[in-house]
Amino acid sequence: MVLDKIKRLGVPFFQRDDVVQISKDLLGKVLVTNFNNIKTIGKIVETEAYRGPDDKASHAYNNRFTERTKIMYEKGGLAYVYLCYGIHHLFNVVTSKKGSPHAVLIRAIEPLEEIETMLKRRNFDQLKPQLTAGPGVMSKALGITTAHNGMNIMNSNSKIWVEDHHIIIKPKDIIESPRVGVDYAEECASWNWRFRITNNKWMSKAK
DNA sequence: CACGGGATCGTCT
DNA sequence: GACGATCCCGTGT
Repeated sequence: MVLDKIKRLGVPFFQRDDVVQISKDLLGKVLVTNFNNIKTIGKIVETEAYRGPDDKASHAYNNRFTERTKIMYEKGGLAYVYLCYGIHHLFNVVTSKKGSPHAVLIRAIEPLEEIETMLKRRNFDQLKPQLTAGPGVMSKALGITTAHNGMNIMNSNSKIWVEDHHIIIKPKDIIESPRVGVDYAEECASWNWRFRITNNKWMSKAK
């Protein structure tokens, strides 16, 4: 049966220690939300890695532990959703083992299914890359908000999950560049931890 | 197309 | 009290 080939990502994927590798591996995977029985689906085309304690761009730099960041210290496979600039809901997946505050920011998807629903959520009347290119607008198109912070996206009954459709992205087809909006992060600002699929028009433009 | 500023509020100091 | 892992719209070219 064809459906058997579509696998929801779980512990073996998210609880590895190398968040940079996980960020790259998420390219080509398929992000799904299912709210009100409507499944909006998109292929991940852009991610960023945030490596907790030693990464000045991470909310968990130097093991900073607050009400907001505590979820990053949980086991890999949980959602970390926070509000940015008072407006935008940014969706991350916590990775590694409990106690290791690593996370991947999902920055853009290529819309695949229920595009009408995504257009409606964004008040767009026609399909263009701006619909889902950028972490804030992607979340809006998928209906993700801070209400979903802490959700276990590996559970078979969760409303957010990631599937493996066996789309292979070769290393040479991955653009590695500095992360967006982290100029304050000193030497970490130059780390090439933003990952995009070469020649994909659905990734975000910013910088 | 590039740039500049305003929106808007939770989080941390 | 300041600012941010952003976005949108207006202006000018």
